Amino acid sequence: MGNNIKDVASLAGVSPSTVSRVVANHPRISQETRERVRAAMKELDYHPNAIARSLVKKTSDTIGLLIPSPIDQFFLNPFFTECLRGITSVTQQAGYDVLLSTANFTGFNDETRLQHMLGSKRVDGVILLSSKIHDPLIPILEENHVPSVLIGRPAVSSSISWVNNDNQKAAYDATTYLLQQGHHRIGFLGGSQDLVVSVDRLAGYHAALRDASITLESNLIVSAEFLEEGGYTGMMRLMALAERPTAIVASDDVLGFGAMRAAGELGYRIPEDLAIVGFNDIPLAKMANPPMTSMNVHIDELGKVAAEVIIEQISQPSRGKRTVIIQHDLVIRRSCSSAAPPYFGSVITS
Amino acid sequence: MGNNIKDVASLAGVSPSTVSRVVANHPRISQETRERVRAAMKELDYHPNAIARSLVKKTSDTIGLLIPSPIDQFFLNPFFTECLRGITSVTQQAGYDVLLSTANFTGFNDETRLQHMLGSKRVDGVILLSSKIHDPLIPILEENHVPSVLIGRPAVSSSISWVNNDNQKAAYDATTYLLQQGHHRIGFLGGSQDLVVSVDRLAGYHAALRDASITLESNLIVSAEFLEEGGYTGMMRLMALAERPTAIVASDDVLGFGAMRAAGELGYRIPEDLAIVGFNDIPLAKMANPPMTSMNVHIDELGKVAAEVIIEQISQPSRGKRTVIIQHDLVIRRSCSSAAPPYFGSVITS
DNA sequence: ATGAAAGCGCTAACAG
DNA sequence: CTGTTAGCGCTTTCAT
Repeated sequence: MGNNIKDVASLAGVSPSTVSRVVANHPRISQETRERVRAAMKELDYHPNAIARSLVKKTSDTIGLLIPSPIDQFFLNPFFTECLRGITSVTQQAGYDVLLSTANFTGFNDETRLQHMLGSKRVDGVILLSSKIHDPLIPILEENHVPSVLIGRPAVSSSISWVNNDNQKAAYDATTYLLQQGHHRIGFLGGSQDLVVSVDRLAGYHAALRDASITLESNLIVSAEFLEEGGYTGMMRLMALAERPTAIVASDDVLGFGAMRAAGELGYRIPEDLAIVGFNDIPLAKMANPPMTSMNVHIDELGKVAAEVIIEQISQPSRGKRTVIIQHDLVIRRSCSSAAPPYFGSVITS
Repeated sequence: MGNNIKDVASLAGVSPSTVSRVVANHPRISQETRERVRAAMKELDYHPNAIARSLVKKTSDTIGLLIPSPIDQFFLNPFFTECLRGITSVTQQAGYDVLLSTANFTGFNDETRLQHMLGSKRVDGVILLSSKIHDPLIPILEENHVPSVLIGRPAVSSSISWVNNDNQKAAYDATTYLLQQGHHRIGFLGGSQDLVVSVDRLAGYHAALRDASITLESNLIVSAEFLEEGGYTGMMRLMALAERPTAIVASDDVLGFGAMRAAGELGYRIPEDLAIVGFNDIPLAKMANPPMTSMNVHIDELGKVAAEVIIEQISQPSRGKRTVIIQHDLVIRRSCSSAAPPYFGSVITS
């Protein structure tokens, strides 16, 4: 185990550089030495020290993932897993590992964590998960011009690459679907308003109502964290209104689950008394009861493309920034219409 | 950005070693130099190169997580997220980052990935997720005596630390609960039988029936992967039996969801026609319809303790192996009894 | 309290 | 095709 390149070299009777070349599959190595070195490596159970290699090559074959704090809470939303699944499916093929930035001594904030990760040279590029309206991380990435990509979009124009959905359009489409079903009192369960994604989805909801000439009612809009509990309490508020909504756009499936629970406890039947559309189409959406209509934003695809973009940025730093919009489509299930096919639902592509 | 310790040293008018000492908070540094160096670091936006540091200190402040392949599939089960949540909640406090081993060139198997991770010296210790009956990874860890901990238990006696539930007892308890409810035809939806956890849970089911003097019937036992689809098809098989079961122990919540879907499609009502107990108590279990009774094995706690153990092993390598059993308790919800309290359920601690 | 120097394990010119 | 040499940026004796 504790063997280094020198040990291998002397056992094989060659110089360290030759061993290095064999490891790197350098072409101009005689077949014979190659085999001798390989044998020595095997005998000593030699594994190259990636740290030493990193120090000289200045690459780590590792992609950093900055998880917004509070980390704990982030993991609670399946969004994360789906995203990570997409990311790893690509990194795996491309030979990159993934480093989660979680180290967090005394009061380290996201900024410090990011700078720590960048400065430490342990990653070749960084994927940022979700953006805030006033996001201090983006300027840091811009200044350092490290390969980086944001899942989401910057609130203000920026030089970094990003991969996102057209969240405004998606919310517009979801709301419009409910309008077409005959609803005109539609509640909106939104995420916290310092996230760009929340603002975009709310804007789409607004636009759809406006285009349908329906007056906005601030009572019908509540914001909460992307957690089940938030959906539950938000929904309780909405249903306590003098004139309750007959349909809900939940800007996250988890919020939708909370809403369904609240509705159930209040004795409303779904979809007979109340229609619900969720957002993200996490795997659980189809397992809800009734299966939940949800805007599929293809989270895994967001992750995949983000990984592809970052790898491209790493290998071709000269290429400028890229911005990618991932398609969305509404998956109709029984939380909106008892006529919908069970479980898998039917899909409306925009 | 591209500054190193020398740049800081010359700006501050000191030697590199002094800068190093300031960074490391070495006590014997005069207040004045300390401040001068700090100012220089700030001015140059200096961040220590963790790679270089790692090379000499032979520690990385990083914990490796080996995800069993196929990686993609692993992420599909919320078990992973819960586990990761527990792990990061501890590593975060302790100042460790987490490296996911995903790099997977042409046909790399788990063994190669593990050896790669260990040999590369990029991690101070390794957490292994889930163990197989014939697990080739455990011997590797033993030979290399790298700090390591297994979430699960080794199939054969081993020198590595592990954190696990008493899965046999847990399945025994789950099955016994159903027996007490008056069921005597109880089906078992198991995971793939090359996983230790699956074997243990099946053994617990066996033992409970034996203790109740009920003859085992191999028809009533089906194995599938820990995916919703597996639960669905497995359940379809069980319900097609001449004499169908009246209750199901699903050795994973996701299997339970699939079972509920199958039951629903076949027109059975839960719990009136059929009782279901799941395993793991993932957050989703309570959101199912009806909310699903589930054996809470405290996955996040598994992750937390695993992280604590690995950190202990790293800081005190002399300490021998540790084995920890995490408690389990059954959360009764309406998939077993319409009298159960909604959503959060009631808890039976063993 | 601070500096000089050696070295962690590897790669990459540059020779030959 | 292979060896020699000089670092990568940091820590750590050993001096002073």
